[in-house]
Formats: sequence, structure tokens, C-alpha cells
Amino acid sequence: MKVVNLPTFNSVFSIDCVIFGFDAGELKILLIERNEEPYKDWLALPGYMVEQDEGIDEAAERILYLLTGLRDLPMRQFHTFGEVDRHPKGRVITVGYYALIRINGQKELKPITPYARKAIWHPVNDLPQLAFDHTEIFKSAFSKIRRRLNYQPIAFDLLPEKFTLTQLQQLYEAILSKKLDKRNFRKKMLSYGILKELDEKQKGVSYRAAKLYKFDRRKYTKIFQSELNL
Amino acid sequence: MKVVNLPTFNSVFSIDCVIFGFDAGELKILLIERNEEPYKDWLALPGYMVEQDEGIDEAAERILYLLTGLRDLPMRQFHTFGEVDRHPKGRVITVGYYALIRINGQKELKPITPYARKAIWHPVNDLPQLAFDHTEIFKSAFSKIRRRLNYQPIAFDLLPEKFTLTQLQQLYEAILSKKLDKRNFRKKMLSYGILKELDEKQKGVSYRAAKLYKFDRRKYTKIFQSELNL
DNA sequence: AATATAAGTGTATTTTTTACACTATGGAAT
DNA sequence: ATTCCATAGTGTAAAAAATACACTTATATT
Repeated sequence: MKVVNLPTFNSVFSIDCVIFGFDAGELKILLIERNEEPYKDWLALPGYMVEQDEGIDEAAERILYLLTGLRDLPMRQFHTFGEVDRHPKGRVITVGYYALIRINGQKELKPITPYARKAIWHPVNDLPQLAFDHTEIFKSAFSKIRRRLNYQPIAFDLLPEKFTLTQLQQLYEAILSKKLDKRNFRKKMLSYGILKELDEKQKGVSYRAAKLYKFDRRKYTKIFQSELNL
Repeated sequence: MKVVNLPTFNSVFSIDCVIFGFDAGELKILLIERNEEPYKDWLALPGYMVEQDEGIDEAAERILYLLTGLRDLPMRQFHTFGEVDRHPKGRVITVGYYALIRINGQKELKPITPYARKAIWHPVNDLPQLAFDHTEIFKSAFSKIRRRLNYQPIAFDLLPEKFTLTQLQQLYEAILSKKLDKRNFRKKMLSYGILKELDEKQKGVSYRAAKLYKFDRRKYTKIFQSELNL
């Protein structure tokens, strides 16, 4: 595409991704160790510049893949950060995307470009200082999913395919940072009608094994898509 | 600020504003008549390019002022549109902002730049085709405020300083596109405790005059800010 | 057989939401 | 002054949703 009649700025769009995962009862996000200036050796959100000829949604997918090796995650935009001084080397406006994924279901983390030395899962409760304004971007994403969880059960993507209700509750508690009542939680989750009870139980635990459930994505979509488009 | 070490693209950020107003029982938005190619003479959302040295929130204020003469509106970002082909002349990523304002409390609409021939209020229920992807941007903003209205009483900024409960209800009905029950609506609104009943009544109507109310912004902030930052 | 650990379950209470129809008021018309 | 018209203003019962709360059951380990 030719650019005509528009001013050319020294301007760059970028994408930053906040990828949430859940493991060992802890909520985590995906960080990269930067291998380039500025902020070389710092931890940062996976993020990079948008190419001239790609839409921002595609860019988000490509960038996440290049930096972490993860593909095809359902990412959603949550906010755009456009302070003049947010990047020390120039004017960079960045669009924040988030996704919720299953840590163990994924292939190993392996950056494709040398721009990231490695990618790691890091507990959200113990984040170090991040490069750029990435701490702020993370907080914004976290606040977004917390608010959303209050009216939509969006947490299933973080769990293994088969999970117990207790695991689900622990996940909710991790996101909302508060204790929930076991009986009320179960009642409510089951009332949505989006869980399939399996004929199978948890294995390898030294106490009463819990029933396993599966998330019924079809029913979920039917129930919640109307609210989305409202 | 010097730009160092970052690629220079023929890339532009812009801002588009969806400004909602309410008048004569109808929800309206602010449009401009474009005076420049592309889409010369079309109706469009007030929008323009972000300068190199201004943050996007400031840019939104400046741009709205230049195109419509309105200042100091509390605008909020809602989504960023980054399809490659959304602008016929080049790659332009635009950040959408919205605001809810009082139509009659405002000074007259008067574009400061010749880029807009004039600015007008247009009913949302009868929008013509808009320039660029502005119809889509409008829909996205509308859907945002509708969803938000369901859990936060954000509509007061659209009403005159003193208003009746019926006016408030009509506004809700216009935004949500559905009829509400009068008694339940009043009960709920008053229960928030953010309305001050005045010792004053509606004037100039040929039927029983309704009590006037004022919005109590201090109480509103106290109640709803915690939910925002949650 | 005893122990330890978490799974699983029901009810009563409170709060919130919904459905629903008549009387009161004030200006306009006669 | 009386009537008419249009909207203001009001309460209650029923249903649904949210909350608070404690014991029994199942399984693996000792």
C-alpha cells in the first residue's frame, strides 16, 4: 500500500501482551528476558513493533509467537498506552492485549527471535520491576480480567481440560484475591450449566478424590455471546 | 525528544471521538462535516492525528476542541482500531474515545480548524453512512456505554443540571433501547443515594409538574470509584 | 483400624429484582 | 368553577439471587 498525503512521523505502534496462566494454585504471567537495549536483561511483557502492513490483532499474534513460541491464543485488546515519554528512545504508542491460557497444555516456551533471551512464567504476586511502563500495563490488564470475571466465567481457559471444582475455586480466589464460600461457589458455577460432569475422578491424591469436570464451550458461547454484543 | 534507534514508519496515530448527547428525548452524537479529502463532504466522527509530542489523552482533548469548539470534556478511551486498510491513504491506527455530555449546557459548536466545515448533533438512531470505518467505531462506543450503564449510573452527564426522574428514565431507555418500569426504576435510582431532591419543580408543562433532582457527584465518586479501581 | 485430608452436601435468611395499577396534581379547555 | 387531560408519584407481594453457615463422606496413608 502506498502512503500518500499523510505526514510521516517518527512514530511507532507496538503491541504488549499480558498472558495469564495458572499453575500450582498461583496466577502467573508470561515475561521475557530482554536481550536488547533499552532495558537489556530486564524482564518485560512480550511486546514488539507492529509492521506496516499488518493489522494490530494479527500483529499481536505474530509478536507473541516470536517472543515466546506460543501461537493461536485468543487475545483481546484492553487498553492503549500513549504517554509521550513511555519509551526512552522515541514515541511509541502501544496497544495492550491479554489472554488467559493453560500453562501445561502449551508447548515449551521458546523465543523465536534473539530479541528475547527466554520466556518464563512468573507469579503475579511477586513481580519484579518491569521494563518500560510494563508494570502499569500489567496492572491494567489484571484489573480488566478481575472486573470481567465478576460477570462472566472466563477462567476456564486457565485450567487443564479436566479439572475439579476446587481447582476452579482456587483460580477464582487467585484472580479476585479473596476467599470464596465453597458451597455457594459450587452452587453458582453449576447453575450456569456450562460444566460437564465426567465419570472420572482425580488421581494421585492422598485423600478423597474429587470429581472431574469439563468446560462446555458450546453452551458457554450460547449463553454469554448475547451479553457480549449487547 | 530525539528519536534514536527506532525504525521510522509512514505511520500515523489518530484519535476519533464519539461524543454522546441527549436532547428532546433522543440520544445523539457529535459529527463533523469534513472539508478535506478523503471523504470530503462526508459526515465523520471528530478525529485527527496525534502530534509527535503529545500524549493520546491530551491529543483527544485538543482534537475535539479544534473540530468542534468543545473543551474539557471527560473523555475515556474505549478501543483502538488498527486494520491495515481502514484509511484509504495510508496506515492510520486510531484510538477511540467517548464522552457523555450535556448538549444544552455547551457553548455553540464551532470548528476551530477549516478541516471541519461544521459540527452537528445527529440522532444515533438515524445515522447516515460515515467516513472511514467510523460507523464501526461508533457502534463499538455505543455498545461500551450500554454495557457500562448496566452496572454504573453514568448517564447524569447527559442531562441538564436539574432534571426529573422521568427524564432520567427516558435517557436510560434511549441508551438501552428498552422500556423500563417506572416504579422499579425510581426505587433503584433513589436507592443509590446519589440524587439530591430539590425544593423545586418543573416549569412550563401543562400537567402536573415533576420534582427536580440534582446529581450528587461527590457521593457518586465515593461509591463508585472503588469499583473502578478494583 | 485409626488417621489425615479434602470432597461433597442443604437449609434458612437476607437482599435484590420483578411484576403490576391506581391516585394525585396542575394547567388547559369549557 | 368544573371538567378534562397528561403525566407525576406511590406500595406490595412474589420470585430470584446472594449469603451465611457445619457436618458427613471418601480415599490414601500409617
